[in-house]
Amino acid sequence: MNLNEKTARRDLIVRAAANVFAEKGFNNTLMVDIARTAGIGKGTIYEYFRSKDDLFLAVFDYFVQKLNESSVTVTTLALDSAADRLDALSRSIAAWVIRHRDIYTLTLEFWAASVTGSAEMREKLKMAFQDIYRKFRLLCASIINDGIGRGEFRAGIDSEAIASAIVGSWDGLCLQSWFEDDFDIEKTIAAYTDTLLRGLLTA
Amino acid sequence: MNLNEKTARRDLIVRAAANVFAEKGFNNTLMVDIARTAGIGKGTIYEYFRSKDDLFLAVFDYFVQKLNESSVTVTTLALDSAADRLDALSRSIAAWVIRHRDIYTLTLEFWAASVTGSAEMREKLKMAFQDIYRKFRLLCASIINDGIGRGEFRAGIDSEAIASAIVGSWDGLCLQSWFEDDFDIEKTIAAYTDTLLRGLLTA
DNA sequence: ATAATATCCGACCAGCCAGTCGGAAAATGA
DNA sequence: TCATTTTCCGACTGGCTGGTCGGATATTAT
Repeated sequence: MNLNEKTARRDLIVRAAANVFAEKGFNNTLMVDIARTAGIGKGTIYEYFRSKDDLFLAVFDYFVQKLNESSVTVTTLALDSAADRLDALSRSIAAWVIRHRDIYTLTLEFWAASVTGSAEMREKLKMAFQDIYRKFRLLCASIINDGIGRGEFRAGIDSEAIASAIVGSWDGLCLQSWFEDDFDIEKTIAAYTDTLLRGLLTA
Repeated sequence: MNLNEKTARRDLIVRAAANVFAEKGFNNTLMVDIARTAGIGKGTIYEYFRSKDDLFLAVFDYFVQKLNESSVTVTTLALDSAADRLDALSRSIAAWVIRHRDIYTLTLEFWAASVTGSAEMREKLKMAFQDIYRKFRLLCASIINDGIGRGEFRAGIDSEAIASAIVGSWDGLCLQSWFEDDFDIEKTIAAYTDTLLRGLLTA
């Protein structure tokens, strides 16, 4: 079995695990469930992963990788006005969330595990989430700062605070959409971004 | 043992359970941990609660009750301008979150359980969260609509979308503060509310 | 073709823990 | 004081499941 086959099999297990974890949660998932979903024997999983924790963290890495891949398209997007870029970013996030709606329930598991997982798990998840949030805040803040520099947005805006709130609203709206079946994330984010931008623009 | 004593003992157990669940999470919490924290025997818990699930739901009810008690102070607060009321509401939420920082990690457990708990648990938590979010959105939306009615805010604002985003940002900022140690929620919400209000006000 | 190696597998085991239960202890009543 | 009822408790158990291991199967090498 060459390296490609090995990697492919590993990926197969990770994807199967992602589905089962998303559906049942970490603690209610049996290793044998994952094996069955992947169409392999339970023992085989342990050829690729040390433990259930280890596999869960691999699923997390897979999730982070997906997230990073998608956001690239936006950061490289060069629109002229800061307002347009902020708007494009928001829309892109909304679209991503909707495209990955099923995987999204995993996030709840990751959040919970960052509080109540094993020491190693907490450590790793907490660091990773810090990175993710910092990165998105930085992205928003730099667009806002750029807007201020161009005289497009008011001076004296606390760009970091606004960036935090924007990123926070993404999480918060996803949560609400989880609880409310007919919740239109895209429409909501669009309307919200429009109003927030008015507050940012120079009068 | 009269009714008061009975209720007091039940509360003792619920509070102990809340602490242990918050620290260790539902699945890593042992009934004997809760008993020890409450200073009673494990068997005694089962005199007051049918099961671990049952106790967890009681903790959730306790949490919801605390939340409802606190928000009353704001809704009865009668300020003249809609902007001031929205600002006061945001500050009040920020203050509540900070005062209950320790209990807040419980929310992550409740969210997770609403996805991966037992059928009965999912049902109950999902309904309850729907109610909570609806209530807060309604509160925000009514203030915004009032502002529009008075000519204080621009006409044509999608008040429900803005309300969703405001409520969402509360959750999202709490999450970020969990991951980032030196995160100033109050300052962030204040700066954010200020900017958002500028976007709402008539030009 | 046959040996040697790599991969796969699932029956099994050991540890864990929610919930039980029978008796101790405390409260109540007579 | 003693009987009766209520409350408390923690040792025990039954079911569950992560991880192991030895043999089965597939692949590669000679």
